[in-house]
Amino acid sequence: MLSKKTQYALKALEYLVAHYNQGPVLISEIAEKKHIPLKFLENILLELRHHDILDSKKGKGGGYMLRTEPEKTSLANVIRIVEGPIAMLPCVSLYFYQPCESCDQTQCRIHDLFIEARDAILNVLENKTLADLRQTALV
Amino acid sequence: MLSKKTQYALKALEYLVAHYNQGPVLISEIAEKKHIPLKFLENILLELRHHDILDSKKGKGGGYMLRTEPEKTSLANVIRIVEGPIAMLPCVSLYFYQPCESCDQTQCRIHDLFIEARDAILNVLENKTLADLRQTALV
DNA sequence: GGAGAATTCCATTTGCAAGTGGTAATTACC
DNA sequence: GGTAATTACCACTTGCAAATGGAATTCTCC
Repeated sequence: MLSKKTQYALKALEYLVAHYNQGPVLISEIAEKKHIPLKFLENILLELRHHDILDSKKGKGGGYMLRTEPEKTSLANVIRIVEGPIAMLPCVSLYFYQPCESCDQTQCRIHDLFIEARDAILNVLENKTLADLRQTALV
Repeated sequence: MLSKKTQYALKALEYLVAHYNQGPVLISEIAEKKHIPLKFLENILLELRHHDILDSKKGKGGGYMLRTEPEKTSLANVIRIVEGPIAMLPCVSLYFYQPCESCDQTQCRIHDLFIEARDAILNVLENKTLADLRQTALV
């Protein structure tokens, strides 16, 4: 499972996508609408800003907004920032690789299996962007 | 990422598969060969026994062994026992489903996306068994 | 330039996964 | 039936994710 932190990040981003190009959105508004603990959400949004996913403005009329068009940011990218590895094992992670002490990767079947699983996941998450979080208008 | 507990469980099972039908294997032997903290491994193997994946024998000559043929146990099954949900979000889990407070599932795009991711993962993990952990003999 | 509104930053608490220690129960063997 | 070997069980400690509290900083508007 994704951590709570990542789940909150995705929900917050969904909200910001829905309000894209409508000016800054208050943290408190996102927290209330998406049922996210306010102070925890502060930390998450700040981290996303430091990684150039979000932009913010202080003071009256301030708040958070997407830094670029929703199409530009993949879900895989967001998850790597907030969660860390997407792979299920450290030894098959592309961006957070750590070798196994107890096995020889050239022979390890666990390794092979979880590379397969990783690629199946990435095939979805690398090809979806924040734009895919936008709800279709009701008819 | 899978928890350490699950990673250890998979390694231990790999070892037990390699020694299938060769009598009980000591916890201490698995712990040493696979670099797993001994006492932690005890708990994990016990849990797998309670869920009928493993069998054990106490006293001299005792140890742990697979309860059934490796082909009978899917990796998805093992992970659900030790880790819990395989899905990345509670609201798309098949066995550990929990509804979202903050969204209407019939409209939520996050929901749809992570169902897709879940199915991609399950397509791998449901179709692999402990037998797939067995190393091919070197030539 | 002062007041209020918002993010930012830092420090602390809480809760659960990870890991440890010690003792009880069971079995095999002499 | 006694001893050694092994799993089973229970309670505790540690470390990190999750959540909270409060003060500092920045910005807008009058």
